[in-house]
Amino acid sequence: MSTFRRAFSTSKGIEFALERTLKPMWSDIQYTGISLPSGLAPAELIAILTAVTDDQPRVMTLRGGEALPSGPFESSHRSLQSGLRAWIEAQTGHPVGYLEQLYTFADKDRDPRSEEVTGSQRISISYLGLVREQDAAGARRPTWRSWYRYFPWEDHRGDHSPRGLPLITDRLTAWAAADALKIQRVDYLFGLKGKPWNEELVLQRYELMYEAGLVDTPEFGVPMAGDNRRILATGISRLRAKIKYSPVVFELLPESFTLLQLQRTVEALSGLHLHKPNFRRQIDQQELVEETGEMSSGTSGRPARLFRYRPAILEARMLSGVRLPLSRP
Amino acid sequence: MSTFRRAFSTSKGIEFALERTLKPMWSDIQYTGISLPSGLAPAELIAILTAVTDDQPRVMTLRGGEALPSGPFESSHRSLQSGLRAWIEAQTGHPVGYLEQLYTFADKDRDPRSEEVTGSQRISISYLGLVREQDAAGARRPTWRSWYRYFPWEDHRGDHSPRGLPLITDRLTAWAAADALKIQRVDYLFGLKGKPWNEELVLQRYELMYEAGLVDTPEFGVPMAGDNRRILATGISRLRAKIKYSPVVFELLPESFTLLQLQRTVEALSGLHLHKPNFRRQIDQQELVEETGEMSSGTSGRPARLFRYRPAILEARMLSGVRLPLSRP
DNA sequence: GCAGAATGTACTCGATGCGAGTATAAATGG
DNA sequence: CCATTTATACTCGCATCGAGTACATTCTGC
Repeated sequence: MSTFRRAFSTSKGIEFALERTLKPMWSDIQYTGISLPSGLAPAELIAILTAVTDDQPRVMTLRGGEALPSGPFESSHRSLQSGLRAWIEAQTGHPVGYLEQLYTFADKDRDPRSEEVTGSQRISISYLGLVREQDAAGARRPTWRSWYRYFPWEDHRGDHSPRGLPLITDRLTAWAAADALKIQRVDYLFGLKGKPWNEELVLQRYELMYEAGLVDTPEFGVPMAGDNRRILATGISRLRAKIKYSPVVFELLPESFTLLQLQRTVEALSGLHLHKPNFRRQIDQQELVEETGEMSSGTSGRPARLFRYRPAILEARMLSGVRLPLSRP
Repeated sequence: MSTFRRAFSTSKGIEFALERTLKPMWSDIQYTGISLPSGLAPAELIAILTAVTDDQPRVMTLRGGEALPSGPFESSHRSLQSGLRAWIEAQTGHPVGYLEQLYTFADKDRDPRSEEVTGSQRISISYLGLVREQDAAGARRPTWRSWYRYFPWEDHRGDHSPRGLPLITDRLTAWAAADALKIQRVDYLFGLKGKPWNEELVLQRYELMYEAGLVDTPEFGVPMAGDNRRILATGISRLRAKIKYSPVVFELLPESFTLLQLQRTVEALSGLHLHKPNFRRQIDQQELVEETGEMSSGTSGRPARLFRYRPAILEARMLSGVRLPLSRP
């Protein structure tokens, strides 16, 4: 298990675009490898903790679903990741299966308080962490909210277009007006004019809506404090990209599971319908799982075989990746 | 141009695995969204600046090729990326076409000096930046070294196996001894026993060699100060992954170029031979470039058409990605 | 008990992408 | 003018994957 975790703490993922304006302010930094301890800045860690329950991808929130959990980084901590892991486990009472760094930012306009308090700029380091379903359920009273509460337009599993999406695209098209480049961005990001919907572009869609001034409309998803919603979008983008080529999904599932459970989890994360036969074919081919010999029970319909994840496959997967067979309803 | 840069500061890439031991040290952090300014840590920026000259991928170094350029992050800076961009441009005298955050770390054992000086832990944020060939040549006296000076085993362009690689794999195999998991890692990472060579796994290979105690052997590549060589490996991994699905290569090329120049640049970065007809087919299909109408001159052989990059394609590429047709010599 | 719903499982077909190989054309330099 | 270097076009075949169809098994409710 520790071997698995180690091997896959190395991975790919979507990056965070946060540079809104390019206003250079450096000038006097020495061109040298020696760093002077002149710049002291408080550092903060922000966690996007995700679990999947009731076919909904969820994120741990505070303050009535308005904020992501965060805490200061203290000098006694040995490393960022190990410190954050211990902290989360102490708080939720359950282990974090997977933890990955997302992005570090230090925008002055990010949190007005930081200037008032310290007079300097806060550095924030965001992390994505995965927690198993049953662990999340037994956790110590945090509030787990569905992703789609904040990004309703990202859930394309239903037979129809997500609620509010047509209105959003109307508004965006109106905003783009005659600007060809903006029109192209809208069409591409939201799958208009015959272009395919790309589920990974969560952050880019959110930023487009931000530019168009739509993110403060409660109708278009619940806002969060500060830029927490943007950070969440980053995490979703990263995870949606990641499940395609790395077996992180299994960090969200119980020890043994049915293939449909696995599929539903992937569908919840990606916000897409998957083609069942093809999904099973892929899982088969990649030899990611093995039968436990047990059968599922308690559900209606024909009982399914139970499977467990095969960490033994380890290296081979890193090459091939876990592919997702998509399908439109 | 600015549109291009903006759109592609959002992207995927390889992540940094640096957690060597899991020794939790946090305990008393408040479970709250409010951060107290109790943890103050100096922050440092580290840049991996890359250019390609003479078919060699190069990195800007200091102190005789022993260190990567770095500087403290100061509270007057507006944002990490904009500050770093300005700083680099001031130092090299030329614009940085592309700048992307790599990883943030805060290992206590990373730089012993930081403890002595400040008594607290340094946070280091690493960046990958790309500079055009001609710009790099005219830069203000920094030392541009080939990547393969530090990672000779990563250059697989020649007809033969890279120098030293057979010896390395021998040593690794001996180190793995009878441990099945270690053997699997060695075989997979170094393409032994019929497994394919995966050029993206630069960091993983380096870390394996680190574990096996081979990185201090000068025969196996030149060492760098501290963990700078590991940071460089991270950057190479990220860039090698990135050129496959994002048009960053063009940030390393002059305004107009021949298709062979483009291919040679990609080959330099990936350390692989590419199949020329297939390479051109891919470039064609993706409509990434357009003819300038000019022809190359001054080289032996038949003159080639000159091409320029087409930023107009912008969004379409984000979907398709830039694929690389590989080939073995 | 039986109908129907819900789930599980197997197979086929066709388009596409891509690795690999081959052939030909055009310019340079001795 | 011939060897060399570079450019460019075309073909073949395998693997992958989206999409569709068919069928099997068990539960629930009447």
